[in-house]
Amino acid sequence: MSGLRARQKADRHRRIIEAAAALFRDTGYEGAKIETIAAQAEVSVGTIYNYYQNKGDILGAIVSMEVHEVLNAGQGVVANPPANVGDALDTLLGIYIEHSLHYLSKGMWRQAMAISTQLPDSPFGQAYTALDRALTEQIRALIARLQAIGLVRRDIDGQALGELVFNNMNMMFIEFVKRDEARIAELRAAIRRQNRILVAAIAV
Amino acid sequence: MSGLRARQKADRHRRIIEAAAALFRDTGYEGAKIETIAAQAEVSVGTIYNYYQNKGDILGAIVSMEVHEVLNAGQGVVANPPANVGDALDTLLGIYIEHSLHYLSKGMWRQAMAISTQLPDSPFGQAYTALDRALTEQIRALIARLQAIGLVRRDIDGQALGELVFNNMNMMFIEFVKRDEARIAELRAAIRRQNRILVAAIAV
DNA sequence: CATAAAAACAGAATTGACTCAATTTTAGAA
DNA sequence: TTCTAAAATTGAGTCAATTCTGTTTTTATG
Repeated sequence: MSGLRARQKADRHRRIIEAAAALFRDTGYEGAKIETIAAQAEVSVGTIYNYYQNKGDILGAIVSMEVHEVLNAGQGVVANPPANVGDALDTLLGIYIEHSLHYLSKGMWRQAMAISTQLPDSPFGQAYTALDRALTEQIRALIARLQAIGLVRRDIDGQALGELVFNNMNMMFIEFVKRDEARIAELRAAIRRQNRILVAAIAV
Repeated sequence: MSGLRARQKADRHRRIIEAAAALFRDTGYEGAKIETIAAQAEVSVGTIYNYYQNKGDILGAIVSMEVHEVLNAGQGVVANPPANVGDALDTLLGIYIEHSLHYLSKGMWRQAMAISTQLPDSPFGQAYTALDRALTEQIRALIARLQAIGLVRRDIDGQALGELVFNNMNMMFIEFVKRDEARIAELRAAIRRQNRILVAAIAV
């Protein structure tokens, strides 16, 4: 059961994603018709719906790639954080933010976020929630690491702190993608300012 | 220019909102067809689009009512906060959360949030952002009040703190409406736990 | 090699949000 | 009252996502 059929399946998956990614970039998510994606990928409309439940799930596959890359990059910071609480947080969150517009435009992010709240039980919705959790977990891991090193007080509730930091960053990021003219540098500065309060509270 | 025409206009607005609210509740946002709303409100489909730009804006009108009510209720807490930082925050955020499912079901909230990120420049998108800002501002006002009373340190950045508290609550609320089985009591407890870190940092 | 069952495909048909040209209603002037 | 321009309403038509059903391709079996 892993011969021609499996090969064709993987190939079609790839062709659909590539066609969709190109079209989303060029014409925006709304502008990209399923019919066009199908033509570009050289499959029929019906086939696309055999591979993905709906248009949003196609976008979801692209988002997922992006976030996994970010998580990977974050590993390095957690393993070897800057020797200062504020810088450590800023470096990790900085990686998330700087990578964020690599494959995805703001418009695509808006769509992805919208779908994940609209249809939280769809494959994409569930995957997106899992990605959020993975990011929160990575921030929590960084805090644990800083506690182990002795840069953060041991009596701090690391779980709650991780959630607080992630939730704040995420909300700021949502507002960032909602405004086309918003700049990454300003976003990072605003988050640094907010985190300063926390850093003052938790640093040894 | 404020005779029959204005009266009819107000009446049609009301009928459309009432019909839509009832249908959104009964059949969910997606389940409610514009055609059905129109029939129920005894107007034509075209008329609905003369009053609202799109389906989302109808929902937006309902959300707006809800949030304004909440802001009103919040006034009381800001004017006369509990004599303890943790309780003061919990009371204000508690009002927001407890009121939230009064007119709107979780499904309606999901839609509203989705639309506001998807179309941030639509009338609804802008209104929603303004409501978020108003809530943030109210939290900031509470903190300023607590500083004035002498319960919160004067050297705390009230603006940044207000944003942090609101963003965290809002993100938690988003996760809350995404899971149908999530309970209000647990949401409030989780937020209290997160805020404990902040309270420890800012209380005099 | 046949061949039957399973899996995948194609594209026509359906559905529902939204638009638009034609018609009706209202306000105010003569 | 009668008339006209402006405002509002109407519902049939358009458009794009999604579904459905019959057909084709692949696999496994004798």
